[in-house]
Amino acid sequence: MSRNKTAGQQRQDQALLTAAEWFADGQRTGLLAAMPQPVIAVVGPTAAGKTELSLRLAKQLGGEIVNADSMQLYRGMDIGTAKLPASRRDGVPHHLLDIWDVSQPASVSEYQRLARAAIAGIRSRGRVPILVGGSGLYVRAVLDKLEFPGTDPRLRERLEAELDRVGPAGLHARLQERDPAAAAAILPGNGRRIVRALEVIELSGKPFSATLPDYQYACDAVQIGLDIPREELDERIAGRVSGMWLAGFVAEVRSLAAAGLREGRTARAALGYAQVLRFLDGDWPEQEAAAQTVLQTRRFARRQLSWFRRDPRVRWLPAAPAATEQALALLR
RNA sequence: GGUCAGGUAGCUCAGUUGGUACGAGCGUCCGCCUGAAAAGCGGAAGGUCGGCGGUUCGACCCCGCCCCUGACCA
Repeated sequence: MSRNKTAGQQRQDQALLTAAEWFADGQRTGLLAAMPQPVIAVVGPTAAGKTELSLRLAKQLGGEIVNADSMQLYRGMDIGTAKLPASRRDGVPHHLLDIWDVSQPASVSEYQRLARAAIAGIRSRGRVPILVGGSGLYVRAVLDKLEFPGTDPRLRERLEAELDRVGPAGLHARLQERDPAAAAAILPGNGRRIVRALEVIELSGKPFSATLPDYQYACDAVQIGLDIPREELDERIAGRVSGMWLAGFVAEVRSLAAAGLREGRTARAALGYAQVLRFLDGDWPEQEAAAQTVLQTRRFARRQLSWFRRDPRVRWLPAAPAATEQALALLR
């Protein structure tokens, strides 16, 4: 989508120059002034321009990028996740891309550990960690005081089998007995959360905290949210999806399918991938898969917005050409 | 020009043998989210039932005319 420089991008380049001059001044009065070791996070809905902005910030601030996009962690999921190709990273180090196999389930907890380690490494090199991604829970797992209670595959499997048998309402009734507070916080139709709650309760013998804790950073951090008008966002999503198809997305999914994509309970459900699998399985014509991808991505973007909007710490900037300049102004 | 079918929420369609539209799915908007989070779950707002006139205590449902769409016939 960014093959040629649009007028907007040229304006953005201009803005960058201005910011660079200002930086040369050595003045630091912005958010970073009081932070010895900040993490800068770039969040927002998909297709808002996070990648572009983060790359520019990294170059300006001497940063390295830590991925906070749950699907870009998967090796081989490139086109469908709009992963920045190595050739376009401009020498900026990127961390936590391509670390999981598509057949393996994702884990926020594991991600948390890896991401925090990556950030520690970046700091030790005297560089600025820039966390970028639209996976809200992943971002919070890194920045916030969040601890994930343990898990047990066998127990989980048992509970899931039970869910199939009894249905969510049945399991919810049991949760109601074991942990009324959790039951009150989890809707009776949400089988997945009910299973998780029961798992934690059985494992820890303690009640499950079914509500997210208050927003409390575990480290110095600034979150920059990219705001973009709904209509424009929808257009960008549609554009991105048709670009994906042109770039050979179907072939990517096909080869991942051969590599075990269908066995990965997380990766196979990723936007676009799930839809193309249905096309490959003969459920849908190709066109339907593409249309559904646009639709579902739109819905996803709304969910992301509602997640990030809720966090009062996010500094929202319009996803306009001048976003970089504004972000720099805010930070320094 | 004629025949038939149809015009009900933004879209696709249910429905009422005449008595306040139980509407549904999708979309839209809003919210929730602690080891699958691009996943999972919930709530809300939308309709002068094509127009005009008639019959009736009362019509979206009956009658007439008109407009629009589709199929077919000439």
